[in-house]
Amino acid sequence: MRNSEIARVFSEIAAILTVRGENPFKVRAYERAAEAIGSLTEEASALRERGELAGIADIGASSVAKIEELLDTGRCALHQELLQEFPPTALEFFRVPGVGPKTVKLLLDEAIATIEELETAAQAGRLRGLRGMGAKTEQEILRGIARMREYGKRADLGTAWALAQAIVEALREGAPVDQMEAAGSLRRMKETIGDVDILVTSDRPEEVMARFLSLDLVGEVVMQGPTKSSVLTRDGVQADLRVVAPESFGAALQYFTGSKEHNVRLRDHAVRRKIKLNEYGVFRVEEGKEERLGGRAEEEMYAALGLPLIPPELREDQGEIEAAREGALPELVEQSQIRGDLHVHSDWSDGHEDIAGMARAAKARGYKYIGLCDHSPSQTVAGGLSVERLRERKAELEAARRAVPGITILNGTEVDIKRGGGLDYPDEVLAELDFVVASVHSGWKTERAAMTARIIKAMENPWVDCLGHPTGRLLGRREPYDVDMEEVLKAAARLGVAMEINAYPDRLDLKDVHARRAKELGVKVIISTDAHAPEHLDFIRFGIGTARRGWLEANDILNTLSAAQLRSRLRRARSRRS
DNA sequence: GCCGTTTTCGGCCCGACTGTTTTCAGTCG
Repeated sequence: MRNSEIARVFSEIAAILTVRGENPFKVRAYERAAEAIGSLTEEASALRERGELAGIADIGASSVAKIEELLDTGRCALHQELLQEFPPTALEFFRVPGVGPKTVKLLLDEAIATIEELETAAQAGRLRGLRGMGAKTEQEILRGIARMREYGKRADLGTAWALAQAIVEALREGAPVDQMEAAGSLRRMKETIGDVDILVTSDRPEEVMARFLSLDLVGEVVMQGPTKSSVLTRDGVQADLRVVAPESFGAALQYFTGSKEHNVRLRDHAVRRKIKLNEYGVFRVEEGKEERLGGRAEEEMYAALGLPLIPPELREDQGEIEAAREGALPELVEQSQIRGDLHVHSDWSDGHEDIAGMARAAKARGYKYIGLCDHSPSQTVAGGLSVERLRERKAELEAARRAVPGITILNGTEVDIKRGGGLDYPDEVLAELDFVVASVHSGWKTERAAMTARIIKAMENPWVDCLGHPTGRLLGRREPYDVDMEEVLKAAARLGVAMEINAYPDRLDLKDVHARRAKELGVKVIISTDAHAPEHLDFIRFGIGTARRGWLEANDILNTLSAAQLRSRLRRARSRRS
């Protein structure tokens, strides 16, 4: 049984226990266990074999027993027992905004067990007689169901980023704002974003609120108050605006950046030191009296606990607070350290710009090199280059080198990994190239062992420098293919093949936890945009975000090297494999 | 159910907004 399935069982246990009215801390323990399992970088079965399950934070003896039960039998007795008394269809209720455990209990007592039954009951006005429910709540539930169906999916990072930029720019121009910053999962650069959270300070908050609610991009006002308003934008993403006092801006930024898990852990840490943190500031609590220690800047929140500022991308309760305490936080890679983009397409395959145009765009961004990686012949729909066309491209590439001085253009390819693990160009052709990314673009449904073997076989080829978008996922559209990433990463370490973090916002693949595991295993990473047009080069920020979420530093990433260092590094790795 | 820089027992983050109330419960982040 896979980690995601185990995590789902724990989440469902937690959900049903809340409805039952169990001890909320016990419920929270199950939720935390689910989160811990879901964010493991290795399969639970492997950890179990090494006897390491018990060492995981938030997994106690009871959870270890349940995980082992699930691994052995595929079922968990408690989970099965709870499902006996709780219709599985009712788990969907939790996805309706505004419906929480108390409401779910109420509905089940009325023998309402599916979303459809809930909708029918609300439409018929049969909910308003229930305790605590009126006509407005009924309408709220109907709107929640509609919203869940229409906007149920989270926005990708690229969409959310653009939306936040638009809001920030509009408020900067048309409202009396002082400080302003996007917080939430966007600031943490999570791969998908539930809602965009903007914080501002202003001496005229009501004007800022009014301006926000009247923005063109607002589709529907969800709620409005003097300090907080929520809207649904026309593209279906929720955006929240909060106005806070200047002396609390840092506290609010810390609070609303999250994650919830990070903040819970941080507060726990604070309570032990008689310190209180909230969105207004940080306080020392002595004998019932509170002394304000700060809150204007985010650094003050951490400093009051004796900690350095923890970068937002690390705030996931994955050991960052302990690392901060020990002075062991990584020096995360920054965009300014990236010296080149090693996976860009030109109009020779499915790109929209010629070679010189891509080179100029890269140079304008301060890069020292680009890797021109057009597709190989199998990608007929993407204009994959035959061997002859690939060699013809070389002439235009040479011309571009002369036309755009000051940037090294690497003659590369994104070569297909074929079904059996062979490559789409013969070795002697690959040997002519400066840089080779190998990617899977076919046979998504290949079963796990075969897919793993296929990819590792391709990596054993002496000319392959990097594995492109290693799991092939397209966020919201295509699941990652079934591959044993742990085995792939171990092979990469053995063979000296780099792993790509594809910065395209619907890929972000390697994802954060796999990037972190790569680092642990000594595997080098290359952050690339897979640009098909000059403006796509700016996607690099999302790849950087993912790398930072994976705790990566500049020396974990090959495209922080100079062109000369990169070439010698690639040469050494190639000779190791041949 | 989990955990330990006061602990193996006794805690576990907390404030804003909404709706249904007439002082508060539920939900959310």
